[in-house]
Amino acid sequence: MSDRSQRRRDLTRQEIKQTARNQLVTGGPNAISLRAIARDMGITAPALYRYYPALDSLILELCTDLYTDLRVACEVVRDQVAPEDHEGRLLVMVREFRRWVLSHPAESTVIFGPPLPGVDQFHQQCQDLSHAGVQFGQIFIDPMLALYHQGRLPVGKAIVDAHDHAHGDVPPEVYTYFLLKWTQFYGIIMAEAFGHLSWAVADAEPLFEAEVTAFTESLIR
Amino acid sequence: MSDRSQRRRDLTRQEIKQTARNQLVTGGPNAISLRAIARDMGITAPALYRYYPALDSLILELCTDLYTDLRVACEVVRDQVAPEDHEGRLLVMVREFRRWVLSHPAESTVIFGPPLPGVDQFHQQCQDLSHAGVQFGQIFIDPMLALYHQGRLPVGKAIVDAHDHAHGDVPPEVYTYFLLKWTQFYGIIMAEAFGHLSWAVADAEPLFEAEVTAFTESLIR
DNA sequence: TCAGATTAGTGAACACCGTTAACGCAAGGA
DNA sequence: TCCTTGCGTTAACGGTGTTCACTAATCTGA
Repeated sequence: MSDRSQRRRDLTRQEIKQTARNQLVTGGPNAISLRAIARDMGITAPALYRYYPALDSLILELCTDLYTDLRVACEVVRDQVAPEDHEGRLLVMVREFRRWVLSHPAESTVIFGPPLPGVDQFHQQCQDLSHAGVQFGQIFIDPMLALYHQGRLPVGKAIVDAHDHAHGDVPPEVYTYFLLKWTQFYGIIMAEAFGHLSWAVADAEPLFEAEVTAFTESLIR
Repeated sequence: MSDRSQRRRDLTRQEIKQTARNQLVTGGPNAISLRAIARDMGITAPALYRYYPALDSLILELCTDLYTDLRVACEVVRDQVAPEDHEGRLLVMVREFRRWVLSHPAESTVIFGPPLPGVDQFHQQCQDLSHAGVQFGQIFIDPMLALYHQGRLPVGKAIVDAHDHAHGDVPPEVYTYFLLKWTQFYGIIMAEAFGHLSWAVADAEPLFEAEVTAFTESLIR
């Protein structure tokens, strides 16, 4: 295959994913359909099989894009804070995390919700740092690690070990602390995004800010 | 309609829901299909429309059943602990919560995951105590309230108010504390159940127990 | 007991869906 | 120039939710 046609091929794959994402945004995860994608692109459905072997693999690749988008969004706000202000960098990233999720409910459903068919494989391929999901976690681990080296992280006992996994060079007590905080923020953000707080409060932002405050106040100064 | 045929009708509705749940368990949320339900029941698909106006409303009613099942499971283990041991009652319920979710992944996806079509309405009908989701929350609020009256709950500022919602008689600072703890446990349990910790740890139970320990140690004794 | 109304269930049909197969066409390289 | 490769087509299979017209059974009330 020539270089020219290869580039054209990649461009079409990009367009397919973009069309799929538009349908994801407008109609939710169930609205992603090969036939609708083909319709929007002005071609027929079987033509898409020249680019993806099945719908699942399309969604799988879409997952990577979404994770990357979210990570880049967090990195953008992070880089507006002084590099030595690790606490401040963490805060703006966590807030951007919530903001992105709430403003991208459909995309969040795909990457943070229960494993859809095809997405379940996604989470099982996270054994190296190149994985988009792991990279997203990494941008939160980095400042935590810096705070740890400054003696500001109130780490507890090392309960889980990261040596066998992607983040091999992170001290186990830091990794444990990270995962605990991670699941807490995951919980309050996803509970709100998935509508599981609507019966309790009209606006979940004060709750989220309380969680953020609890984190900052737990830091050793 | 006579009493006899009404009972027969309810029985059929029950059978429909049970068949749907079997398919949910074996094939995941996407495997619930009217035609498959009808096939399993030995009837044709349009016959189901005599009992439910659409598939969505079937799933909606299934949600209530699942929430009730989970609540009953928690109440069972709760009632094996002395009534005055509110801390112990909370602990066994939280552990049972996780156990139930991990052993019922498909059902948990439906009631704790992102709103499926038809389920989104479910969470918007939670304005009274009779709602199954609210009742599930209530069994956790009760012992927390008891601990509060004993002066053992390390409540912070009252950030959210429950007066306008279902749990009207709960002090706002208790309600705030409950929601914060609730989202934390929701986070660590659902992150594990949805596979979002598989890249980090092989077994998430130590993390969960660390969260539980952090809760008990935060209680005033 | 018997006519009428209500109910459960059926089969056909419509409009979708993912996916496969066989085929045509146009461009690229030898 | 030939011919291989890749892109796109149409047709088809089996699946889905849902609606409609119709039948058969059952229940109701006089």
